[in-house]
Amino acid sequence: MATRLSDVAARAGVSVKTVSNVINDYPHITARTRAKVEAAIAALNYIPNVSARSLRKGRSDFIALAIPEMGSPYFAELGAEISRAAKRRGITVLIDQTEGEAAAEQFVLDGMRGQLIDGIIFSPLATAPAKLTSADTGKPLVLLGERPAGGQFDRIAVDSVQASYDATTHLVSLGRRRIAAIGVGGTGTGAVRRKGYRKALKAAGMPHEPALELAAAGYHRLDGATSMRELLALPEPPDAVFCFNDLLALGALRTLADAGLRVPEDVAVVGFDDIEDGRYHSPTLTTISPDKEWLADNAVTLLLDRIAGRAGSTHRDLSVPYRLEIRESTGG
Amino acid sequence: MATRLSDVAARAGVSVKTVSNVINDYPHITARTRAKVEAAIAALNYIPNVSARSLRKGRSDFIALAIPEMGSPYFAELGAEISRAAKRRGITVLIDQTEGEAAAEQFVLDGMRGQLIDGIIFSPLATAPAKLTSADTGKPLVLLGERPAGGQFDRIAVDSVQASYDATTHLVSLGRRRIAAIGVGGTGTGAVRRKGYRKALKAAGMPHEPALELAAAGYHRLDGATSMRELLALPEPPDAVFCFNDLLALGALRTLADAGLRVPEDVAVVGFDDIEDGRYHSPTLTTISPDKEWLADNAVTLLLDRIAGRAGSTHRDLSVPYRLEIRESTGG
DNA sequence: AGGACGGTTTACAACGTTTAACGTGGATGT
DNA sequence: ACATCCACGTTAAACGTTGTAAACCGTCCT
Repeated sequence: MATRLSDVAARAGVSVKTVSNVINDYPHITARTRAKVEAAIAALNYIPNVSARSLRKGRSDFIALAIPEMGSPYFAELGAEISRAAKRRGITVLIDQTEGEAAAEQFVLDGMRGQLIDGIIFSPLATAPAKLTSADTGKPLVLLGERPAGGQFDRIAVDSVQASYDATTHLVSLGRRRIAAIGVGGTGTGAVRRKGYRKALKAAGMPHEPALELAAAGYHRLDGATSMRELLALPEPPDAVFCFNDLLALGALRTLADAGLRVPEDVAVVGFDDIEDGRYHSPTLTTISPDKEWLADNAVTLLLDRIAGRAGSTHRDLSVPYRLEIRESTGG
Repeated sequence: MATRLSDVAARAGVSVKTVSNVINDYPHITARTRAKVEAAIAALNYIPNVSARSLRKGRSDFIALAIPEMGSPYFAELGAEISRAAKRRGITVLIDQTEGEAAAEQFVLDGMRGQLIDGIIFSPLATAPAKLTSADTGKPLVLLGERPAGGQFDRIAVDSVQASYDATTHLVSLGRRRIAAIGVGGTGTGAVRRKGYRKALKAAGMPHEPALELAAAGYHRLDGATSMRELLALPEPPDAVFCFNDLLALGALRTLADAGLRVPEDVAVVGFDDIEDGRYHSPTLTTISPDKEWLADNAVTLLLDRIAGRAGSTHRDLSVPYRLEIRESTGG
């Protein structure tokens, strides 16, 4: 059914090896031969068999992207960018949803899809990168996100401390005095962004109040809405909220709207990620906007370099450019 | 580096084939042998090589999902559901972004990833399904969306005519008299939903006005915002809008907010898809809510049936259950 | 005791590709 | 006339797995 290399060879009147040479851009081939072969390839609609090729070469030109959930806009947008960046280089991306479960993350790493995958871009949620050993995978790995790579892997992330500092300082500069934070946690994103948040408060001579620092079960709209309700129930509710991602912020905005409070007059809100929803919400959402295209492009480049062995032995740690996008939710 | 079947066989003291038999649940194996082999597999952390297996079997347990863009919430959510449904059956999903370009769609179909893919779930945008021949792929294909399958393929979609009829009728029942539509088009979704829209108007004894039927370049927020501005510029602006998807609706809501109009008092808005954003927007968005989990599950089942040859020669056409979710944007 | 039988295991080839090692005939340059 | 390079061809051997068919082994039957 499917046409093979030998079919092409027969039609072009050359050997199998020559066809293979043409396909793999072997340098010493006459234009005439190449033309014949290419004509045969086109006529027969030949497409190389990926399985056979990767079995033989040990390379597949497939990479994996492991993210918590593709239904979440930030990861969906990131996944789209990474797919695009990879396609530009002739690479196919396989997306794995880990649902933030340690087992699923481990499965992806262990399995590596049965040698099919050349490498992986991994956004860990449950697994601490420090616990990863390169022996776990045997294949190149690029880490995304706040958790430190421990010098074992390449990593690429926004400088969350600085970005959170910027976001909080922006609220301070608006004259806000009770600035809450939603999404605080002990590890990973929740810890790093809290650090920047507290640093900014301290720089402004303001104490950080435990009551104003709320953890979130997840980083979804629902969690943001719930946390915001808790904040509004306080004796002294905040006049500003820094949410550690946009979904939390959108949830918080929802609660504020339900409560009949005005944004930004009564409460100013800042998010993090700059997902498209925030740009169209009423009010539009002030947020930290990382350059996702840059991130995607560099993540893919980093990984491919390592796959090709072009990268040295030292592991790189890249910082994603970002901007504070001031919009309506802080009076932009 | 990677452990192979022969390594496991050596350690277990059996032949390679026996190990293969254990892995593939070949029935005639003594408990003792099976135990030995399984111990060896566990000890060596053996994972089958996907390339070799699929080269030999002609099956890979990979399916492709081709969608216009995964950054779009509806497709992101759908992709997430389909991934989940496939994983439950031990199948891996490979997602292809076609960006709505005919070339990219054709590439996915033609290529089928070089025989790696067992079948494809395809949401066409540029390619008319009628133009597809099964010879194009040689592999099973399940179509998603409004465009008719021409009896050549399995297809699964919401009954868009009926759903649009319901949505429009809901607006009529609120007493609205100038009901606009955004997203109208000559083919596919834009045509089918217009049909239901017009049918509802007719049933209510209302004429359809060309000025109130707006096309949209894409189905994104930006297009919705632009179209809404056009509608507001009319001598007699509408008092209700049916947007052919939620993104258009969210864009329209943005324009209405900018114009200082109240929703639903001045203008009522209905969307289509029930993406999560709409549930948290202010106001929350009334919309047609298809059962995405049902859709995903059945799409995967349909495809796997055909791959396994379990499906008959007649092609099935499934209708996705949906509900009209009445929320704030129509005064819910 | 010899043979048939059924369940269990194994040897071997094949899937389509690339790589390696060599070979060959022609064109080119001296 | 001879070495050199080029552009291919030939053949064989992998890559890791599974299908086919045949070999093995103990048991039961006659």
